[in-house]
Amino acid sequence: MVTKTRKTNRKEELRDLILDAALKVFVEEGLEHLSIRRIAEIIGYSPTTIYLYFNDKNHLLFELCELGFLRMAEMNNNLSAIQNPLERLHRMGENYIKFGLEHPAYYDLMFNQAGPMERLATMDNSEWDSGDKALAQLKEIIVECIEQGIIRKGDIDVIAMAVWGTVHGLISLRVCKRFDKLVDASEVVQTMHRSLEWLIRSIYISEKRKKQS
Amino acid sequence: MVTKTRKTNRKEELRDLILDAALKVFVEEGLEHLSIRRIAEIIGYSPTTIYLYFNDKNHLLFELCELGFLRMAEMNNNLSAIQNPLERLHRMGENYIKFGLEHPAYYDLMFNQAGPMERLATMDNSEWDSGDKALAQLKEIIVECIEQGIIRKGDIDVIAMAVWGTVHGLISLRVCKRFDKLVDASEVVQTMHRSLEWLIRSIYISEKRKKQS
DNA sequence: ACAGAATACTTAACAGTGTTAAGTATATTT
DNA sequence: AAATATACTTAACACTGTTAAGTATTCTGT
Repeated sequence: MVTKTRKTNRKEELRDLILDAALKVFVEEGLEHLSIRRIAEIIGYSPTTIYLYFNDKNHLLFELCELGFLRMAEMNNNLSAIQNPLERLHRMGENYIKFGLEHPAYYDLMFNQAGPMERLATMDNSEWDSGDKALAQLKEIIVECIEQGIIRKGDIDVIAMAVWGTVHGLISLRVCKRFDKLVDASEVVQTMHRSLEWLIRSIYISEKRKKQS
Repeated sequence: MVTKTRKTNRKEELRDLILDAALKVFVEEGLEHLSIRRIAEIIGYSPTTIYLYFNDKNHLLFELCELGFLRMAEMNNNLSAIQNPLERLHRMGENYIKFGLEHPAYYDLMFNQAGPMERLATMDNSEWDSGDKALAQLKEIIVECIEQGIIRKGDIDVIAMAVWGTVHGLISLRVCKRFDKLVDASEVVQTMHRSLEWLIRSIYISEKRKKQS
């Protein structure tokens, strides 16, 4: 029993070693340099060994995604302290943007690359747990905003998709370098933040407006 | 002179033949199957011939992008007829969504893939003409909305980025299959449209509200 | 008309990719 | 000690983008 546990641990250890090496490569050298052979070289094993721990490259990429979602979730630890749900929504968006800017490689993998989702599609049973959790948290805040009359009533799914869409769109365009030749490089980050702020202000129903209706 | 023109035409013809074949492959079989050798096979030339017409694959991808922007621009022919600039903005967003849903491969290439922008980065002089044009059109409409007091005053760049971000975010998440396991498949398209509608309604300043201030 | 040059294209190869079938030690179990 | 299971490797397949060198064919100038 002890032996088995040890063995399991060792297996897990190598698996983690692979993920660590993969992380290192795609963060430091970019996703295009993340190859099975490159990982193998770093950890000092043959390339085929990696296939003993992951079905294929997409499987590995998906697991990296999951790590990314963990890191992203950590960022939202600062949300519970914020009373006003719209402010909380704003902060959540800021966290999202911050994550995307600080970890562009992670972000690309989590939301742009096809690989991880192809893996998910083969696991035919499942839901997408990480995504589900993140979306649920967003919806919760939106519900609170509506209940408190801070934003206009509306379909939660619709509003959640719009809000997620906006912050994702901003970061995605940035990560995929679509702003580079269109927006002044020194201003693009600030403009992103102000765009989110603009959205939040646009959906806010002030006390004045409430009294009016 | 006539001879030279003929030759030029012929050269252009083969170039177009390459682009046509590339288009066919990446639309019908997906971007992951678009290889130089696959194109060569289709047009009946050797793979290296393609390098006589394009510097590298990114160059080819960029040219495909440009074709995509042409098609996208065509879609916006229906805008000039719309008087109300906010309605026009709404329609522009609808066109954008429609394009993304009808031509997901194009969209992926134009806004998600790294290749085309890497090509653009090497052409160190230039601006990104197609992107610039599209963004300018968007800004123009937003300016009109502000001038007519239909939406709140604000920095044009900020608002344009937010609006573009939103519609891009929606389509990008769809094209990259991030909605697949999160949103009911039969409702996702409708929800996208309603999300855009929600944004437009949120930024609209009604006559009532205007009178108040 | 003929030598030389430009044009348009091909062959063969390099270095890289994901992936798999088969083989090899080592350690564990019987 | 023999059989088995574990953990890993070797070698290969079928791809990828890309380039240097070679080959016909056509055009140009004398």
